[in-house]
Amino acid sequence: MEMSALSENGASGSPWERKRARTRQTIQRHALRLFEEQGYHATTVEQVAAAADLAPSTVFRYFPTKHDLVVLDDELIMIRPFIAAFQEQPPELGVLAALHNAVRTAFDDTGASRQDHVDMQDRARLVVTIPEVWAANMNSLATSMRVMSELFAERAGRDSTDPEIRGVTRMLCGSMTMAWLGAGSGGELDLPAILEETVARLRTGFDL
Amino acid sequence: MEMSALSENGASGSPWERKRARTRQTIQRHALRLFEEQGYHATTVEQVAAAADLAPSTVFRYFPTKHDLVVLDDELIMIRPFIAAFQEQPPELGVLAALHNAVRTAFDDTGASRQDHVDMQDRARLVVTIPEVWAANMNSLATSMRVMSELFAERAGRDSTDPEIRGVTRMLCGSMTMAWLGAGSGGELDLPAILEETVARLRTGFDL
DNA sequence: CTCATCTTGAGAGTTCTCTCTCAAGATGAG
DNA sequence: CTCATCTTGAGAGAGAACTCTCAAGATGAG
Repeated sequence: MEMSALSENGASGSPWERKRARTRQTIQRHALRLFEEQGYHATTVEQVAAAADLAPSTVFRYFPTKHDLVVLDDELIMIRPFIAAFQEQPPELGVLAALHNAVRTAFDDTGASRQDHVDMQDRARLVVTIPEVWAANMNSLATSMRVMSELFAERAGRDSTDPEIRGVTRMLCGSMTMAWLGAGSGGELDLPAILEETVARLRTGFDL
Repeated sequence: MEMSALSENGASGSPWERKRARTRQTIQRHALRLFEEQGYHATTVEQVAAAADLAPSTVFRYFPTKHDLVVLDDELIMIRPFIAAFQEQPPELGVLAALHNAVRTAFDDTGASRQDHVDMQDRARLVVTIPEVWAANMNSLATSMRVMSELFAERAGRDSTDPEIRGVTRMLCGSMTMAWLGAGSGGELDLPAILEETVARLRTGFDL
């Protein structure tokens, strides 16, 4: 029954696991495509099932709610590489200096799987075009902010409730969120570039 | 049939209109209370109707969808006073200086109706605790950002697509949005204070 | 090939949102 | 008081999300 306790992670497990993973992915891809084409509400789970050539009940087996078809599995997946890069910065660097470096490095690594990253980007992009889905990711956003506050606080040797710490976090996450939101309504989305500019502005401010 | 074309606005119209307005408000109040107490999904329209001592069909007559029970009627209602204050600033002031003044004045006026303002605040506060509702206000947020970009661009004599203009707008709106979001998960919400601090930081940046 | 295991399909059923209609009730105008 | 106008209740019903179950099908292990 437990022949493959060794290979637990996604890439390859028992044959059943892999089949499940593949099916799950297929369903989700079709769902996202349909949501994009027709809108979230206008798309029924039945349609998704039909597109994936499955029965509706099967879709519900994989995704308990329609909602889950589009929520990111891992709350912190968006910022995890960035967190790592930030923590690797030499401790003598200030928060904003470390931030600056982290941003540069976090977007250079080829990452674990490029395809996953692209998929994630696609989904992230879609998130913003579907209000219902965006809402679902608000929790994720709040979590990210908490994590980042603590990261900054630690480096600055302050409490994570420090007004200044909270301020930077708010403006940083806020700026990125608004950029992301803006990408939904037309514009193209160069998150790394905006991130870099935001960090720069956090240090110097504007002169307008 | 049209005896009172003179008094068109909300305060007092034909007796029927006033009754309608009152009923509408009653329903909405009960709905928001229940949503807050039990959560949005856990609350059925039937419960709302019962609380307001009305038939479900009547509730649907006033609010075509459950959703509408909580969406803000006016997209720009949150920032309208601020917009006015900003535009009234002398033209020789820079964007950030005008912003600074506008913020101070916009929150001093007693406003048209204090009660309305409080109601609005309550609803705004509730918005953030109900993801489904938050989503509904994303459009409003995008609109606000567009309006503000144009406001800033005009004063700066630049295009509203200018990177710097976009940058300030993002960081300003983003900061406020994150503050609002944060208020949902525990903290108290002193939006004016945070707004003032944000504007200050937009000029000076942080030194961390 | 055969068996044990896991996945799938089909369909009945529940709940909730939302629509529609019509008779009954409430209310202001004369 | 009476009438015209508007609001409400009750209920029937559609559509979709979601649950559950069991038989049938697919697949890897021996």
